[in-house]
Amino acid sequence: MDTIPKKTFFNLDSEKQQRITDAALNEFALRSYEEANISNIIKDAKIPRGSFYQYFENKLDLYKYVFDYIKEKKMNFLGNDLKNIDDLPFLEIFRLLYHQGVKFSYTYPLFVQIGKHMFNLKKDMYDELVGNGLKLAKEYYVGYLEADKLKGRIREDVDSSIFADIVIELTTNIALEGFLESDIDLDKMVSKADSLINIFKKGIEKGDLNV
Amino acid sequence: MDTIPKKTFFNLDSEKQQRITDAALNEFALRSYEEANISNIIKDAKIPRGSFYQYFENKLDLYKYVFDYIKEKKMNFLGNDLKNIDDLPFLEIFRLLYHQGVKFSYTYPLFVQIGKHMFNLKKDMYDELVGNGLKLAKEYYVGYLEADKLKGRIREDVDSSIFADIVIELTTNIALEGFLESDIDLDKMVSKADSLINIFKKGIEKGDLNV
DNA sequence: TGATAATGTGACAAGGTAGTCATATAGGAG
DNA sequence: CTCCTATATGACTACCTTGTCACATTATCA
Repeated sequence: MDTIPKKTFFNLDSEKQQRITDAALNEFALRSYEEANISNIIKDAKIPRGSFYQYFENKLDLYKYVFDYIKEKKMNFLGNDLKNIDDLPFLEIFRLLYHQGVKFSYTYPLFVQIGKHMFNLKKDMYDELVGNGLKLAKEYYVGYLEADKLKGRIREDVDSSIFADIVIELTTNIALEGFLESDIDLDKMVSKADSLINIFKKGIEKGDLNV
Repeated sequence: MDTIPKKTFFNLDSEKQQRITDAALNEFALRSYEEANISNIIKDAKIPRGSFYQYFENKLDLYKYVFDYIKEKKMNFLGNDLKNIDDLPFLEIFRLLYHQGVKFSYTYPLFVQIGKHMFNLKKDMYDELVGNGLKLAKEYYVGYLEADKLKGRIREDVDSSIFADIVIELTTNIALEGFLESDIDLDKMVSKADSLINIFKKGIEKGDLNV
């Protein structure tokens, strides 16, 4: 409850709030946190300099707000799909999440750009904002993988921690990469995900009996 | 042969060249291209401002020089191992490259930082500097994978292009991630790679006969 | 209506950066 | 030794950015 934005921001009529939010999203999509500059944002949002500092302490304050804004959008987007999961195998959960993740990126291309810049935050800030989320995701994945092992779905010699890392890496990065190309094809990305999952299932090697 | 540094730079005695190179490496490791600033570099290298502009056109010129410097170091590092490759399966080549890549990152931690910042270059610049290398790597991988398919080593339904993407993604990123943790353990990273390769070989699913 | 609090506003100070340029110095050729 | 060229140097210009602050405007409530 530190400073993230001052209450004055939320007192604004929603049109103005949105104008400012959009301007900030645009700026942080175009430039990294360090490069982003407030002058562009206030020009875009058509508010005077002084007003900006009435709504936000400084650039960090604004960035945290934007980060939370995106996080909430994503939660809403993924939330619904995570409800009716009975006892799917890990890779089917992954498929669901991946598909929804792709759709999310497709729906909010700006957020993809902002996400890309996030990798360049200074370590402290990255850890504060992103680190915990990734840690939770990994714990969730590892737990799920271990459970699947007990159910005899996954080979015992598969290292859950490493596989979880791979999965996280690919969901956070490859999905982003796909959206940097000029021709974004949703179906193609989804089918790519399916090929990927198939590789994870069976491996690439031919003619072996898995033990 | 544009501008990359002016010949005056190479006329300097090697101690001064190295001082400047080191200062630049440090700055680009600490800050992204856009954030990096020349004042820090000349202060570090203990050269006057005017001299800097006698050696380099501008920041971009310097950055390209640094990029080439790193590329050459890496080529030398990997080059030797790529010589005596007879007819190894793809994943064994990958294992070799991964192991050497890990050692390289371990040897030059500064380069890892610089590499991380590379993902935030503006698209044009990224494509110019990095894009072609990745394209070549992918072509090489895809060719190798297809050849292995013909030799009956890899299942026909594995999508070579997608698998190549995964492999590139993991080599460019996961390797970097490992080095951001405070406790760098070479053996641990190598054994992680081996687990990873094992997953790629057999997949994670239990009890199926691969066709 | 009048007073008090909240918010809007933009000029401004303080600080920092890139690249230039006039001048000083050193090096080399004849 | 002298002239000419290459290099060294740092003060300086032009520019940009952040955050502040005194003052203007609007809302709230008695």
